[in-house]
Amino acid sequence: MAGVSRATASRAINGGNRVSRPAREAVEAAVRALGYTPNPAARSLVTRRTDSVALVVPEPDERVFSDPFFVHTLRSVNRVLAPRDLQLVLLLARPDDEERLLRYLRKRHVDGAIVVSHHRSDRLADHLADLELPCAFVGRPWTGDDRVAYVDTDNEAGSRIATELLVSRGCRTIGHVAGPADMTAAVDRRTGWHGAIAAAGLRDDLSADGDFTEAGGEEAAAALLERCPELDGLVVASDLMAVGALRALEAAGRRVPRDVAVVGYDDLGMAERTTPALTTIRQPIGDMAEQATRLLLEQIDDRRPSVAIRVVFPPRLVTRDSA
Amino acid sequence: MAGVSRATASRAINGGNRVSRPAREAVEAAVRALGYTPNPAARSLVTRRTDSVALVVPEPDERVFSDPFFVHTLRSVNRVLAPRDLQLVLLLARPDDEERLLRYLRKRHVDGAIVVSHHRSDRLADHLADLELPCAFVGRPWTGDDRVAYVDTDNEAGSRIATELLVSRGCRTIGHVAGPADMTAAVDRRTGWHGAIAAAGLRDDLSADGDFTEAGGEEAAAALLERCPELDGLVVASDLMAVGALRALEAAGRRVPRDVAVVGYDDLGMAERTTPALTTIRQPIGDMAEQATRLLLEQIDDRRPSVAIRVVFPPRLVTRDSA
DNA sequence: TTGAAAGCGTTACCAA
DNA sequence: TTGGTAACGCTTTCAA
Repeated sequence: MAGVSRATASRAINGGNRVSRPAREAVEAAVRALGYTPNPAARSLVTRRTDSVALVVPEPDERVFSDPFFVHTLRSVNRVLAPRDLQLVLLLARPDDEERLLRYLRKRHVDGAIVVSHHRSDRLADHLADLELPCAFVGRPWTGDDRVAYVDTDNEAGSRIATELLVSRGCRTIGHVAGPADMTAAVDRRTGWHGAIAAAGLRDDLSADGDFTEAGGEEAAAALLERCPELDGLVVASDLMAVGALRALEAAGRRVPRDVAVVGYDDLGMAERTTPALTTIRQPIGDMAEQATRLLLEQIDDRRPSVAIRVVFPPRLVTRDSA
Repeated sequence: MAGVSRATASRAINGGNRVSRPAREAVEAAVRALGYTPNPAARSLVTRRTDSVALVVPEPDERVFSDPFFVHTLRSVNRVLAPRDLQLVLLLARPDDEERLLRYLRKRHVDGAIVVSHHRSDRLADHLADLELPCAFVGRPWTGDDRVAYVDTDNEAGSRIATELLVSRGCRTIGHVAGPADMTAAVDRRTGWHGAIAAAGLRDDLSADGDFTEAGGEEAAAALLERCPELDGLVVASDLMAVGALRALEAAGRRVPRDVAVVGYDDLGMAERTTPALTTIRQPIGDMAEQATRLLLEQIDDRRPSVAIRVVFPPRLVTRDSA
C-alpha cells in the first residue's frame, strides 16, 4: 500500500534508519490507514527477542502477597521496565516445583529474569547460569553467587546495628526472631545478632525461627518469652514478624519498649503504623529492585548472559518508639 | 535424530495423536537426549496462540498493591491458570494512559485479558469488545457491560444490608464513606446505603468520598465527624478505608461500637485483625476472580471473542465487634 | 500412520 | 537508499 518493499517497510517501522523521508512517510501513512500492528511472534522468531522479562518468585503465593517486600519489589521493577516497553511476566511457583519455572525459562519465553525470595534448595542461580539466561537476583543466592549478578544489603551489619542499639539501651537479655533458615537474608541477620550478642558477652541462645509472616513472628516471640521470661530486648528479622511479636508481647502483658525493646527489619511503611511505632533497620528495597532490573537490562542489551556483578546497599537504622 | 519427519515429530510432541507407538517413543527419546524445547515464537506464529493471558490493572501502582483486594485477585487468577500452563502477564498502567494498554493488547501479545479495578473513563470494555479480544471483567464496567463477560457481586444489596444492620442496632445518624465515584462498585454501594437510609427516614446527606485507601478513609471519616458530631453509625465502602475510619474515630475520642458503630466491606482478612474486629460485608473475591478466569478460558478455548455473560455473587454479612 | 511441502509474518543480508 | 530473497522454527494440510 505504501508502494515500497517489505524490507523498506520493515526498516521504516523499526526506527526508520536508512529510509528516505518520502518512503518513511508513505509507510507511516499506510500503517495508520491499515491499523497495522507487527506480529510479535513473527518478529521475535527472527530477532530472537521477546521484549519481556520474568519476575521469578519461588514462593507459595499465600506468603508472597502478604509481605509488602514483594509488593515494593514488583513496583520498582515495573518502574524501570515500563519506559522501555518491556513486559513483565509474573512467574510464581511453589518452592518445591521449580521444575515448572525452569521449563518455562528454558523455552526462552522471556529475555531475562529477575529472581526474588529464592531458597537454598531451588539452586536457581546455578540453573539460570547453566541456561545462560540473563538474570539478576535480589538477595544473595546460596550457591552460584559467583556466576550471576545480584544486589543485596549488608544484612549482617544491619542486624548487628539493631542489636547494638538494644545493648546501648541497657537490654541484657536480647532474643532474636529469625527468618526461614533456608534464605540467606535470614541467616545473615541471625549472624549479625549473634555476633553483637557475643561481643557484648550476653546470653546467645535466645533465637527462634519464624517464617517471615506475621503469625510466625507472633509464635516465635511467644516461644522465646516462655523460654525466657526475663527477656528485655528483641531483634526481629522483619517488620511483618515484628508486628506479630508486638502482639505476643502485648498478650504476655509486656510493655514496649519499657519491659521489652523491639527492633524490626525492612521499614516498608507498616513500621510507622504499629503501636508503638517500630524502630527498625531500613533496607532500600526499591533501590535494590531497580538496580537489579538495570543489571538485567544491561545484560540483555549487550546480548550476554549473566556476569557475576554484585551491588550491596547499606542498611540504616530508623529510630522510632519501640526501642 | 528420531528418524522421522518433522511432521511426525511435531505430532508426537503435541499430544501424540495419529502417531505410532514406536515413532512416538523415538521422538520422546530424541527430545530427552537433545534437551529439545519447542520455540514458542515459531509455534505461536502458526497456531496464533500465545498461551498467555493478561491481568489488566489500570491503577497507579501505589494503590494497586496496598489493597489486598488486588492481591487476592491475582492469586485466584493464577490458581486457575497455572494447571493449564498459561502464563500470566501483568499489565499495569496509569488510569490516564490506557493507550499503552491498548497498544499492547492490539498486538495480540496475549490470548485474552482479565480486567480489574477499571474506571469510568478508561472505557476498557468498549475497547476490548472492539478489538474482539477474549476478556472478562471483575466488577461491572461502566459502559460496554452488554458486550463483555463480567462477574460482580450485588454491591447495592451488600451496602443496604450493612446499613440496615446499623439501623436495627439503633443508630439514627448514619454516614457513608464512599469509594471513588468513577468505579461502579463504589457507586453501587453508595446507592445501597442511600436507599436504606431513605427507607428508614434518616438524614441522607452524610456521605464523603474516599479513594479506597486507608488514608482516604481516615480523612473522609474525619470530615464527616466534623460536619456532624452526632454521627452514630458509619458504613464504609471497603475494609481498608474502614481501618482509616477507625483511626479517625479513635482520634476524635469516639468508642466503637458504643459511640459509633462501623461496618466495612470486603472481609479480606484485615477485618478480623482490627481493634475492634470489623463487622463487614464479605464479597467472595476469590470466587469472583476464579470465575472470571474460567469465563475467559472458555472464550479462548472456543476461539470466540467476548460474549455478554454475567455472573453475580451474593454478598454476606459477617458480624464481629464493630457493630 | 507418515512425510512433503506450504505457509505463518517478520527481519536481515546482500546486491543493485 | 532500495528490494529480492533467504531465513526464523514450527504446525497443518494433503496425498500417499
